[in-house]
Amino acid sequence: MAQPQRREPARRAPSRPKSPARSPGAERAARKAAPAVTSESEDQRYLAAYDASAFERPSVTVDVALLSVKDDALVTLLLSRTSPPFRGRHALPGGFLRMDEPLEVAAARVLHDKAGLSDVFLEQLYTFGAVHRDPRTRVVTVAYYALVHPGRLEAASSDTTLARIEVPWGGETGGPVDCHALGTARSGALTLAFDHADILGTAVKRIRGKLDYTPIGFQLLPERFTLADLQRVHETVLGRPLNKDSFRRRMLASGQLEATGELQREVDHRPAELYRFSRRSAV
Amino acid sequence: MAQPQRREPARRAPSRPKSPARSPGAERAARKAAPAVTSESEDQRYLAAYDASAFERPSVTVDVALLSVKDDALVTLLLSRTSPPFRGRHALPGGFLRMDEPLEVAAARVLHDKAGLSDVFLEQLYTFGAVHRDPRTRVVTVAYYALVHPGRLEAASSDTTLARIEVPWGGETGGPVDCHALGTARSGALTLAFDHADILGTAVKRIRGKLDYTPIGFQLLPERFTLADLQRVHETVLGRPLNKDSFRRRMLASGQLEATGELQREVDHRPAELYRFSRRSAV
DNA sequence: TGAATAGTGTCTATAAGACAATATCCC
DNA sequence: GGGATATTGTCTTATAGACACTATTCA
Repeated sequence: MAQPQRREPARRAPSRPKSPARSPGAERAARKAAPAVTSESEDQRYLAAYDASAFERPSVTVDVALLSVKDDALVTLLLSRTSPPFRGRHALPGGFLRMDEPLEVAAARVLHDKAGLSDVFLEQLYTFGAVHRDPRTRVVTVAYYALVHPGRLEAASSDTTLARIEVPWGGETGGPVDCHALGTARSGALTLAFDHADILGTAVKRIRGKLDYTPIGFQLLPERFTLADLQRVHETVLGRPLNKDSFRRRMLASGQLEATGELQREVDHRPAELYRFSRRSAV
Repeated sequence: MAQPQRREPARRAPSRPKSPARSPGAERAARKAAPAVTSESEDQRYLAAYDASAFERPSVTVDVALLSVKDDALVTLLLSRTSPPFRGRHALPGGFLRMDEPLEVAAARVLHDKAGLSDVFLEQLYTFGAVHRDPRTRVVTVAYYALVHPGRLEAASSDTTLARIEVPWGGETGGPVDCHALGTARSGALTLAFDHADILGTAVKRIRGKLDYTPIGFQLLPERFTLADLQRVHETVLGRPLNKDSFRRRMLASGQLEATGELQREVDHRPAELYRFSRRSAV
């Protein structure tokens, strides 16, 4: 990849005050430090001489689109912003990338600190870097998506909001989604801060795509579940009904389900067998 | 996503000198500027008062894994590094993200400036952010992959190297790949700079996955091609032979191919019909 | 016994793999 | 004509959708 010495001129930000960008002179000085001959210790010497601050840099954050399925609806977890910009609007949990932590660790930290959730399935989604997605300064955000089963949401921080996700597009077309605060009846759609409606849309699109060929659904269910539970989760995520017979066959044939021998309880009809996902999915 | 005012302490980098990070005092001062009441102009005022430099930031770069298929081999385009670190090693074309350009534009620019290629299929791949992936300072890179048909590689800058990609894993397992300089006979594998072997591996994995459900193959072929050409490309990318009959049927049934009526020329056997990809792939 | 859902069996349509037969070009 | 690959057609097998039928629980 590209490295600082590749004489890319530091970009003067169009407006921000007190940016760390240096003058072209300082830039040249930083470059000059590069020795002309290769040797074992060259990297060491170069490293010491290198001035990491010679170039203007965007801020880097991570944002987490946490998805779950509750009462046959896709839901996500939002925080209400307490300061500008977009004060009062809802936003995904997110935070700055620290200089000494890997991206995925930052995503897990944010989920822990802002939502009170740990040990959650987490995967990188997409990186959003539109120039003005944050009105203050250039911010590139590495978005992650996370999946939890709804039971775990009870333990989430009290200052979070659960919102139902409404997907206004079919299949995997893509685009932003609409969110409605859960509980508060028929209320209008929430306007999310920044490009977070796009991030959520990208997350929905991604998980829809993955559902077909990965056993991702079990992240949205408790440890034991029935085939009907699993099908309902798939249908909720995909936003369309599935054929019961072939769904059963496909799932059982996938080799990723394990019958527990136990039966459902407390239902007013014939109880279904409980299944569990088996980890040996190394096909 | 996360914004600067979210009181995340600026991380003191373990070692880099002259970082733009401020003291906790400066940080507090930047925060203090946030007004306490919401109003229409609040964002404006906050914006003016906000000091974007109050937090230490990683560098952000883009790297492009350019893939092509030449003589039934997967190839990529590399540049030889002229300065440390990893001086003399080969690396993907890459460069800094400028403060005023979107990520994808940066990727296209890098491809244009460093490889001399324009109008290339380009898609975001993954963001790599291991803490020490660059020995000098924290660098987060947003990797893109690009596809071109080999004819266009002739026009690439003369200081680039074409390398054959050898995939040491099957299917879509993933992991780094090996590269061998093209032309230079049976030479040993190139050791790539940074984590670029991983980036290439991720690109191969991605395109293998996409090949099944997207008409991505045509990016690797000239405008007109035979079904046999297309199959060879698929086989090269996937690293395994495909059934000819069902490949033909699938491709023709996909509705994304358009017969041109023209026939192959200059072949010492029955000429095949030439096809073209049709843009109307809005299934 | 009836309501309700679970689970099985069968039939059909569609897609994939195998293979044979024929077509068309260059030498 | 012979070599080589293209293209079509048929047969077989696997998978998906549809639907009928039986099973089991609770009220």
